[in-house]
Amino acid sequence: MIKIFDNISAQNKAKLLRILKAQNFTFKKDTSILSTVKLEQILGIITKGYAEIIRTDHNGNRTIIEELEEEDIFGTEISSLKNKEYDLVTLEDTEIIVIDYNNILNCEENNKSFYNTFTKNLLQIFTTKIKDKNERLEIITKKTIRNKLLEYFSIMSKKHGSKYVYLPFTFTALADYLAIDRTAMARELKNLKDEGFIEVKGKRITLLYQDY
Amino acid sequence: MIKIFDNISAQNKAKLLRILKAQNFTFKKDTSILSTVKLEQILGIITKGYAEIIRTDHNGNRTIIEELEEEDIFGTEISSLKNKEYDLVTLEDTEIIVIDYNNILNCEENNKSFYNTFTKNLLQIFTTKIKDKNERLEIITKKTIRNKLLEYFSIMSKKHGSKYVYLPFTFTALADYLAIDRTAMARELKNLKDEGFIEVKGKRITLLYQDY
DNA sequence: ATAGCATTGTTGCAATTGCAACATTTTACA
DNA sequence: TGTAAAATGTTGCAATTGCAACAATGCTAT
Repeated sequence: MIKIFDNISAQNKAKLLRILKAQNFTFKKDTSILSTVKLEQILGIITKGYAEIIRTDHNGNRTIIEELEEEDIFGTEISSLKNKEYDLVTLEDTEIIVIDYNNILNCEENNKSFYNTFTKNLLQIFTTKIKDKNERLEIITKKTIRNKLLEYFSIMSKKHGSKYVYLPFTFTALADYLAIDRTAMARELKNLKDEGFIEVKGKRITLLYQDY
Repeated sequence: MIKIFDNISAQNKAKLLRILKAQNFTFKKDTSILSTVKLEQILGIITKGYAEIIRTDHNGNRTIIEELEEEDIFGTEISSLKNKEYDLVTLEDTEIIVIDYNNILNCEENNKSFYNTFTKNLLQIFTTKIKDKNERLEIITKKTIRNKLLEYFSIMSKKHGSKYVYLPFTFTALADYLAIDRTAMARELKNLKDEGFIEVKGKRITLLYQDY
């Protein structure tokens, strides 16, 4: 997976950040970033540490929306952050860079090759984001829990060309991803097992029908 | 809304397309484009005419996924097209440009300002796509039809700062967008009306609660 | 090693939803 | 303008789902 500063030297990275008038922030562990950084069309980059975009609904249930590691990006234009339900919190001491989005789009330094590399990296990251969201929409728009699960398994198994699907997260998180109730999902998984469609062993699901 | 060739002169546009080794295709009205253009990481641009991305499910139900006008873009990396259920069909005589996606990312003509403008336009279009998809996910992940409708109305009314929401498409299309059954939606809209939350007159919905 | 917390599994039940079937209204266009 | 197609409205019913409540298991940090 491409990262935002790939193929840019440390020296050019420094120049780039100067040109884009990037601002640095440091946050202690377990701090809400949004309370300090006032959002208005910005792009953020995690330079050190670890953070998460968290959603807390009106019942107090917390869900992880996105995990952000070093060189991962976030922003008003590409993440769900505007809504009050969302927050960006650090899980370790974390350093971030904040860039006004318009400085990226209106930057006149077209002749600088590192700037060009930067926008192309951004383009590729955005492309991946769009693909991921299309994929999730594809799954989530199925009408029944059974069909959501089967579509998810199908996509995952095709991706790896295997009848084995390894869950990249917990079953609880899978229910969140599919936007369905966890216990209702567990029930449907049991049905699929009983009917011989799948086999589940820990986080490994085996597809017993041909679809990969 | 920004278009892909904005701020690029006709002359530079021609140069750009030569550099990117763009290919031209012409299609008669009501033609499937995917049968001619073999997909493998391409970006497509509609230069003349009108086309739609259509999904036909196994029951034969057809849904409009995206409408594509002049200067609109589509592609393997940004549209749902890989799946067999999807097709791209022309509704008029239509001309398109097809560019290998890698030619955009690996293009060495960094010094050409029109190339730079092109990638920035692309960046902005992608940004909008990501925002739209985040927005739809935000709505669609609500658990009940009522909450999906209210979230949709809330977002729309905040966008325009008004208690009036004008549906930009039919109610049938709204049900598709929300990924719910049309008649179940009609039932819930009636409930919302009866309970005094909204007023519906044609495609204009009036929010009778404070939320904008 | 273990206390405490997160994850997983299960089930009953009420509420929500999809679907079928149909009537009515609106729209598009020949 | 007339007509076919599309959109909208309605309702019964069965199936699906969310939710609450709980037990059991797994994981992690001190």
